[in-house]
Amino acid sequence: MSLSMMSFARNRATNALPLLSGLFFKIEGTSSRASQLLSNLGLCVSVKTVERVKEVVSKNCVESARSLMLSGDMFATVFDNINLYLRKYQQRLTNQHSMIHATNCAIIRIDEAGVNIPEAIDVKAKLDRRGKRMRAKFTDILPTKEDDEHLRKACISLITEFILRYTPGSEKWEGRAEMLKKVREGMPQDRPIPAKKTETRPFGVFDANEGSKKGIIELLDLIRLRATMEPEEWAGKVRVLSGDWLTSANFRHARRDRRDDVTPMERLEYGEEVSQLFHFALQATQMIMRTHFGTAIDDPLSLSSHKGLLGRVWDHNAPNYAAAKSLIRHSLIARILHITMTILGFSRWSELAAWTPTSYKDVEELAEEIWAKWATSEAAEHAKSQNDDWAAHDIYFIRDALFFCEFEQAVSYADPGRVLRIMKYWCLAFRGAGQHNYARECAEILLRWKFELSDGLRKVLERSWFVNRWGKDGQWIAADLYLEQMNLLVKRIFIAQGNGVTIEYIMSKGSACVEAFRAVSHSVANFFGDADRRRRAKEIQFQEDMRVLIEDMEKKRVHRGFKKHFVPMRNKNGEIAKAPQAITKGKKSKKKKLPYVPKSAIVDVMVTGAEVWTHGKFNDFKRLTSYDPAVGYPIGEFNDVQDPRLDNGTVFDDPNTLHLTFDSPVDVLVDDLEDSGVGGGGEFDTGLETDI
DNA sequence: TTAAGCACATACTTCAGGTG
DNA sequence: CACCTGAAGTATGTGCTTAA
Repeated sequence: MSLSMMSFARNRATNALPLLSGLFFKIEGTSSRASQLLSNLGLCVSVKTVERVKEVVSKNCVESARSLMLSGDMFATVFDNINLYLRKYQQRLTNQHSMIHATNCAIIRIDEAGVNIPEAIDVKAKLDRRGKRMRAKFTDILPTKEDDEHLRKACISLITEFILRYTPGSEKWEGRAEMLKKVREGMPQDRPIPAKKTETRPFGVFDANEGSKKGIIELLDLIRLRATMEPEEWAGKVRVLSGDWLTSANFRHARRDRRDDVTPMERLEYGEEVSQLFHFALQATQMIMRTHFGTAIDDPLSLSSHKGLLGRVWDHNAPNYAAAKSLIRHSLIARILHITMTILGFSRWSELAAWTPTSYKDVEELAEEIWAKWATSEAAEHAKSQNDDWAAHDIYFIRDALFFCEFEQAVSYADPGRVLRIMKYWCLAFRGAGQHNYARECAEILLRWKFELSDGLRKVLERSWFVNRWGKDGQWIAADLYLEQMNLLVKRIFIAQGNGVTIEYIMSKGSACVEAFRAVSHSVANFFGDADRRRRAKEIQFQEDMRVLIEDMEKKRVHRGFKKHFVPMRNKNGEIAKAPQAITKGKKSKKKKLPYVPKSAIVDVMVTGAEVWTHGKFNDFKRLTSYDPAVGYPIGEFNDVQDPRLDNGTVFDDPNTLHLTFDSPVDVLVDDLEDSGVGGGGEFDTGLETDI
C-alpha cells in the first residue's frame, strides 16, 4: 500500500504496482466511485487507465491469435454464439430491452507432431473425397462386436471405480488409493492424444450472428478480415471450423446454396466443419432425461422419483445442464451401490458401511456381475420378458448413464477412438429418443471419418476436439466447452456495469482479454481460497443422498429378482394411453375381449432408434447428404417422426430443441482435479448455483 | 512522443415523491 | 396502486493537458 502511494508521489511512470491493483479492483467489480477514491489516495491508477489497459490487453490477445493464424501452423477456429439480453430499468421509446447476438471466437493451435500436414490442408484432395459415403452401408454406423467388448470392459471399470470411490466407509479401506490407481490403468484405451498444454488464443467477439446461413458467411469474412488475410490465402487451405450442430448445419446449407459462386472463398469449399463434443454431451444428457425422467407415480426407478427423494427442487421444465447431469450421476451411483448391497446379501446401509472387500479382485467380480445382470441390453430384455418394467427401466438407465460416463472420461483423456465408439451407440439412441439432428450428426461424423477424410485431416479434426489448459493427463476438456467458459467470463464475470454493455465495448475491451484476466484471478483465488472445507461438506451431503436413494430402493425391494410391474405410456392429459392390442398376445385376447390395451412406456431407445434408421432413414440420410460430382450438393428435407411412448408431459416431449441451459458457472467451469471433460460440476456437486 | 490523468459529456439506474 | 417525474448516483466515453 505505502509502496504504491510512494511510487505514485515520486513518479507517474512507475505505476506497476498501482496498475495491478487497479486492474484487480476493476475486474473484481469495485465501483468506479470507490476506484476513484483509491486512485486519489494513490493506491491504484485511475479508472481511465484501467480501461485503457483492458483495451491494450484485448488488442494484444487478438494480435497473438492473428500471429498464429498467419504463421502457417495448423490451427482450428472455434466459434459459438454469445447472446446477451439487455434489460432496461425503465423502458422508453428510445430505450427498449434489446438482445446482443454476437459470436465469440478462439483460435486453437493443433499439435502437428505425427500428422501429415500437407495432406491435411490440401483443398483439392478434400473436394475429391466428397460423396464417397455413397458406398456406405448401415453396418458402417452400427456398433461392432469389438465395440461391445470395449464398452463391456470400460463399463466394468467404471462400476469398479464407483464402488471403490463411493461405498460408505471406503475411504478407510486398506490400499484404496492403489486400487483406484489400478482401475484407472485398467480402463481400456483406444488412441489417446498425449497430454500437452494446448495453446488457446482468444480472438474476441464478432458482431455477427452465426445462427443463420447469412450470418455465418458474414462471420467467416469478419474472421478473415480480423486475421488480415487475403481471400485467396484464407480459402487456399483446408480450414477447420468448430462449432455446435447448428453451426455445422448452417455452414453446410450455406455451402450448398453458394456452390455456383465464383471464387473459392465465396463457395466456402475450404471449410471443414466439425461438431463439437460438449454439445454432444448436452444432447446426451437431454436424451437420458427424455428416456428416463418418466413420472414418479408410475415408476419408482425413474429419475423423476429420485429427484423427489433427493429434494432437488429445480423446475424440471427449465433445468440447467449441471443439475440434470448431477441427478443422473447421483441416481446411477446409488443404484450401483444398492445392487452391490443386494449381491453381498445386505439389507441395511450400515451393513454396507461396515463392509470391506478382501481384495481388488473381489470388487472387480462384483462389478462384472453388476454389469452382466443390471446394465446390459440383454439383461433389460430379460426383465422385460418377466414383465418387470421397473427393472427394465432401471437397467436401461444404468446402461445409458454408464455410456455417458465413458464419453466424459474419453473426453477427459482426449481419446477420439473412445469418443467415436460412443457415437455409434448415440447414433441409435438419439434416433430412438427423437433427437434426430444429433442422430444424423453422429452418422455424419462416423461416415465422414470412414469414407471422406484423409488420414492427416482426420487426425487434425480429432485433435481440434480437445483443449488442455494445464498440460496434464486426464485434464482435457472439449474445445467448445472451453469457448463456453470464455462466454461465461464475457457475459457474467467480466461484464461491464451500467451503460457499458454494448457490442462495441465487448469487442474492444471485454472479450479477448478475459482469459488473461481469468489466469490472474485464478492464481489469486488459489492463493487465498480454501476449497477443502467446502468439498468435505459436499461429500457428507453426497453420502446422505446415496443413503436416501438406497433406502428407498431397499424399501421397494428392487434389485431382488423380478416382479410384475407395468409402467404405462400416458397421453398429453396424463391419462393412460391405449393402443390396439398386438396380435402376438393371443392368450390374453382370449381371456379378455379388450381390443385396446395400455402400452408400456419403457423402451430401449437404441433398439427403436436402430429400427428407425433401417426403415428408410439411413438411405434418406445418404441421399440427402452425399455430394454428387455431377449434380452437386443434394437438396431436400428430412422427414422425422416422434416416438410418443417417451412423452411424460415435460419440455422433453419436444426433443429437437435443447432445453438444458448452460450459462452458469456450475455448468461450464470444471474442477481441476476431476475428469470433467464435458463440464457440469464435480463428483459431489448437485448442479445448483449454491455449489460454488 | 506518449502514458496517464482531469473535467466534462452522455447514458443509464436508483430512489423519493407526486398524481389520478 | 400503477405510472410519471426529477434529482442523485454510477459507469463509461471524449477531448484536452501534463509530465517524463
